[in-house]
Amino acid sequence: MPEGHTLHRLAAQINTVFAGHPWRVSSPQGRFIAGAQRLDGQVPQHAEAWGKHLFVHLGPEVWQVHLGLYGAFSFRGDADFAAEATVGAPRAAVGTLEPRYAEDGWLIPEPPKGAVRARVSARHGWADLRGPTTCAVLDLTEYQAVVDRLGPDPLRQGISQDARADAQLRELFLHNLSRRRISIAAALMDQAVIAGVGNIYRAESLFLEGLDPYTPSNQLDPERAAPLWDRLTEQLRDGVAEGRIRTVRTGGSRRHWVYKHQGTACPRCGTVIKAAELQGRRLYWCPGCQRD
DNA sequence: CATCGATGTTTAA
DNA sequence: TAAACCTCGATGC
Repeated sequence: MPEGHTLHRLAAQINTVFAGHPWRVSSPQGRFIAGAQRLDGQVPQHAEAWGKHLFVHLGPEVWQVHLGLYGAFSFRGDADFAAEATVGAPRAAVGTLEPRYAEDGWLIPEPPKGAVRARVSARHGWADLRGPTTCAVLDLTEYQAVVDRLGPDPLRQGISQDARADAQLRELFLHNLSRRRISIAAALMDQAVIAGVGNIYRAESLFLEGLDPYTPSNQLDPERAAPLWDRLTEQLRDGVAEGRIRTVRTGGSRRHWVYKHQGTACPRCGTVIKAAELQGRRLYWCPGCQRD
């Protein structure tokens, strides 16, 4: 699930469902006990995503979550909660249940299943967090330090309603590329170059832009790099809207152009799609279409 | 029931 | 470059 689109979606969902009211926080699994105690009973004011990080602000404290490779939130609640929590596409799955309420009017949650690192509860429902790489309570200095290490996030365009600020993000991306000698494929996975891109968006954006993944980042013509930023922006926004990554948008059942399609013919030029290991991750590309 | 792999990152060597 | 970490579903025997 988790490239940048997942986290931005999650931030929106948490804002809708939890922001502005005191919540209850626990760690059924037991590995976030101290943090949960600090967050419990506080009012989550605002959730935001920055690349693949989720931050929930509660006054001077910030809850930081990074889902890593397979971390996930699951939401469950009564009909009110489901109606509220269904942000955007219907598949923002909110499980519903036969509701039972405590004397204080709060929904009685189901017992946690499996390893639930953190459970956050509102009156009408709750969210369970499993398998995150990071689940921590930060102060504002620590929060700033995390954010400072991240490159521009295409999904943070449009936040300030300032077209010049958005243009600066793209310029920063071009600047970051110009200063790396690694391949463009490696650069896209470096969260200091651009934040929020993962293995699927890397493969799919380079394919659609016809870029050879092994081109050195600092040799990529800005005339080619700027459309790459725009392509990633479009793809990430589609992912937020739809709740899943689907870069092939021509109706059929195929979801990706090259990701996990190694050994089959490229739908565009017929060349056999390749896969190779690059810095511990699998890289997928079409040697026929991606030549510059 | 055991093993493997996954849309990720950090640390050690 | 490799291993470690975190969890769960798919696959294989």
